[in-house]
Amino acid sequence: MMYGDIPALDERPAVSVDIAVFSVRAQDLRVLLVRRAAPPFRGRWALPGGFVRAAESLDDAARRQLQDETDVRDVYLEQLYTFGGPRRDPRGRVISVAYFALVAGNTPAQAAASGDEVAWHPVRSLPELAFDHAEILTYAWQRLRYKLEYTSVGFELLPNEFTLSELQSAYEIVLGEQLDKRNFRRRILESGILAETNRNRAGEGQGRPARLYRYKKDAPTEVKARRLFP
Amino acid sequence: MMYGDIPALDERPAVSVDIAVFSVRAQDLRVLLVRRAAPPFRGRWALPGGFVRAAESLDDAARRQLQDETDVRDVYLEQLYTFGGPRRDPRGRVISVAYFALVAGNTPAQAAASGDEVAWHPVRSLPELAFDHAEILTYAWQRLRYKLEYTSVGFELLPNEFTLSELQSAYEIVLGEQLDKRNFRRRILESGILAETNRNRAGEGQGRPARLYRYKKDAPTEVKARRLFP
DNA sequence: ACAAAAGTGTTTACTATACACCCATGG
DNA sequence: CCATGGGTGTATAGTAAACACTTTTGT
Repeated sequence: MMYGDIPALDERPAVSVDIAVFSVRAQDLRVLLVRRAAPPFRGRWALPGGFVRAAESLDDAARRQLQDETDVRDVYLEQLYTFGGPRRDPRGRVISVAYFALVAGNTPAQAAASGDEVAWHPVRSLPELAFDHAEILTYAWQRLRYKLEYTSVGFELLPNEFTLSELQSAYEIVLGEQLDKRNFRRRILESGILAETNRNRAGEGQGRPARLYRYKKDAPTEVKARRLFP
Repeated sequence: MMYGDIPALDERPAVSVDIAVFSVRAQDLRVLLVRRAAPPFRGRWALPGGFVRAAESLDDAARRQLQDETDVRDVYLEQLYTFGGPRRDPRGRVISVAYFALVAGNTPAQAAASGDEVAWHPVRSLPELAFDHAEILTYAWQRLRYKLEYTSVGFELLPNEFTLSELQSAYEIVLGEQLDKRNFRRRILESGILAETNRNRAGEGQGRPARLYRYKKDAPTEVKARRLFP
């Protein structure tokens, strides 16, 4: 940033954050939405989010908005992309820094401060969304599939302790594809990012109880990628 | 973005774009910098950039700033990350949307509108930079290495027509690593993203003239990544 | 004819994939 | 004892990596 002085107040855009929070629940990949109580787009579903305050960082703003609006906290949060088209908000110029977040499937969400309606919607069948949030969500979902394949963020979709079958199921739901049980287990275990606990979980119904594992936090979050190109 | 009305003018941050333009020249990976003529950080080198205007998109702002300040145009441009720490600019709250750009090694850069000093600096030996631009550049450089390995953006570092040796050399310079000539050529050609011309280029010195190739624009820019994880 | 860079295949090691049965528990 | 989900190994195919010599041109 080089020239000209800092712009006059009336030439400055407003800056917001919007967060796409994903979670696997009820055998489905879902995203957290809030129904707008105020115009514009009153009554439509939207991503949780809001304006950035003068003294807070963008990450802090995202966490604060998420907690205030949906009572969701302790999420895995990652900046996604900044949407800045000049006409994306009818109230005026609003630049939105979009975030991408993952929470475990057992995380509850509820209307917080505002008392507004909050719900987990299946990403494969969404209502019409406010603003350009459909575009943001498409981008976020693509990023999720992508990151699942070359990093270990997938663990953020599960509680602290989980069985390998639960992990495999989460992967299958997000990727929309069946995986081979033996290959899946071998690769996950060989990667060395899981620690075996000495406890088992008895399943809901019948069957042999499954060993519980946890994710090693100190493990590298990004698998060393072999070169794909050239 | 859900609650509260759009913020009052005096609570809005300024929004800028900053661009890290890379290019391979003189057997070195270089980045385009501008020496600041005005405070803050007068005299220090900085990434080209500036404030976003009321009616332009972020991408448009980046292209405009690049052209105005350095007379560089027709670049490959991609949004990188948004830096929004509350104290990153001593003049007040400035949120910067950083961009990452690539140009061919023969692209000249010169002071444009402002008449300010502009130069290509080797990324492996940089002066102290203004603001948090060192951090932005570190991030951009990492992204460049990364994208070079799983997409075909590398061609943006070369002129329209190039020899396979020039291409290989660009890759080696960015990745900082020698590549095997036969494997390199085989993989690039098998990927089908190059079109052979029927012309050759006689080298500077001696040696057999090399066949010229061009990049097929309609080719997929992203190589289908095999799954890395799990 | 020689220096300098371009161009070209094959062998070997590794990694990914496909695939079927026994085990532990609860009812 | 049977139904349910948990857990395990091997053979084959495909991909990546290592490696050295011949060809074309300018001087």
